[in-house]
Amino acid sequence: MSVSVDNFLKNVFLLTQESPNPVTSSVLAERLGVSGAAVTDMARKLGKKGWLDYRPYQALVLSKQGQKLALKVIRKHRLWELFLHQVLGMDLMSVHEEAEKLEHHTSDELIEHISHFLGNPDFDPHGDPIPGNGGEIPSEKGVKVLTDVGENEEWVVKKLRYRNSETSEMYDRFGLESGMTLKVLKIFDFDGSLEVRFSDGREVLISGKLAENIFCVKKN
Amino acid sequence: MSVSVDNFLKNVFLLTQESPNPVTSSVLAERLGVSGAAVTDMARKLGKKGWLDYRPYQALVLSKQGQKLALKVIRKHRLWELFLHQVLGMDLMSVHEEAEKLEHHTSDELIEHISHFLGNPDFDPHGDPIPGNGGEIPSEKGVKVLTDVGENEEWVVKKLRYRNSETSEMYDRFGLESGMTLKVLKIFDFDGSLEVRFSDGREVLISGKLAENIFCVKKN
DNA sequence: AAACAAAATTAAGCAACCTTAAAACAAAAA
DNA sequence: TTTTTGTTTTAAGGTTGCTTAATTTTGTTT
Repeated sequence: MSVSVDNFLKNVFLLTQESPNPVTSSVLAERLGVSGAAVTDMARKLGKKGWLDYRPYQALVLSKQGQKLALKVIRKHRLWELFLHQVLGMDLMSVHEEAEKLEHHTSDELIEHISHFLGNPDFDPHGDPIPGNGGEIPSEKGVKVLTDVGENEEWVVKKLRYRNSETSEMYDRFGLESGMTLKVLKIFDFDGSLEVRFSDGREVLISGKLAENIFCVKKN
Repeated sequence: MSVSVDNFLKNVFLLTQESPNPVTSSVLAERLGVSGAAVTDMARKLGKKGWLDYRPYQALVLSKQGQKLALKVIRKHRLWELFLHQVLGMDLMSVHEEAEKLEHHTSDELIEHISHFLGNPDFDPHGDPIPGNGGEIPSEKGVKVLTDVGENEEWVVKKLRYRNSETSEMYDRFGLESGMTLKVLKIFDFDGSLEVRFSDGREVLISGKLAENIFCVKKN
């Protein structure tokens, strides 16, 4: 599987997920930054491989096998992102383009080492679900990073990411734990910090950096 | 710089280092697993780029610039090897082929994060020197991993690698520290462990795995 | 149903990197 | 010095993944 094939399958999968519209040649070409002709070529090729149900002039639909391959690439991408950010302390911005390259050159063995090192996490630093080794997608119904929720909405903490001993200590201090309800009162653009009210009435200020590690689902 | 270019420069550099013989087309072709014609093609191309002093029928010699590029690739390779082995606990065998791929897809920024995470190490898990950010090669005159020294030779400990709290504890117990003299009395092939005598007369058994982290230079 | 616009496919071609086979060359042997 | 031997280069061609331009198909409009 070459880089191009990887990217083709991955992006057909993501487009399928992201919108209900059919994945057409032109949409995919736009996304991949290549010509329509290149997409047609590749689609025919992958059709022959059995990874895609290719019929001229029809929308692009991955086969079961194609989906599996796409999920493997996505798994690698998201684990790398999490790893680069959480372990090596790389900027969330840089992390994406770096993962974009590494995902294609990472053996299954290596990615399992990384997953294990991270404690087999379910979500990447953007809150996107990391497909499992067998292709299972962790449920993420309405999961958002705390930094992305709007003011004055009620959210339930879904997942706290433990980056190091200090994060756990901070969660402890705040009495923050999975399952509790909170409301973001104000977001300070200046430093990204958030004023939050817990259901027991306590109001605290959480740094943007810490908030990046708090995942929530909408209340009810 | 493509993968092929990377590999070309890297291997010219390594061959130059590894033996006093000139780096010929055929030797490099053999090493890269490509035809002689492919080497000539590439050599002419890199000559034009100024990375190689290319003259038909002459040995291949890197320019200053070419050396710098080669050293960057080698730095990436060796840091990845160390990282995969030391941090992710991957097998020394797997580590090489994995690094062989990653080295070409790692930004300068990422590799500095990795280097920093590892404490800017000087040697990879095979005991090979890791070129610095600016291309400086750590002196390795006669440095060997303890697992590679012969029986009944006297060696001075050059570097102890601290993989985790347990390794330091073990070094402590043995009273092992940089600068001390030791002699390997026997190597047990069965489990790779080594019977070692220190200069103060104590004799201890060191596991092969621990010994991989002990670097020595020949006494005198 | 005919015409048209938009989208997809085919056709031809390019660049990178490789191949094999033929030709050119260098160095050593006769 | 000429010949031989082995290496290096040149020549011609293949594959992959792309390009642009021309052509075909689809679906919609009239």
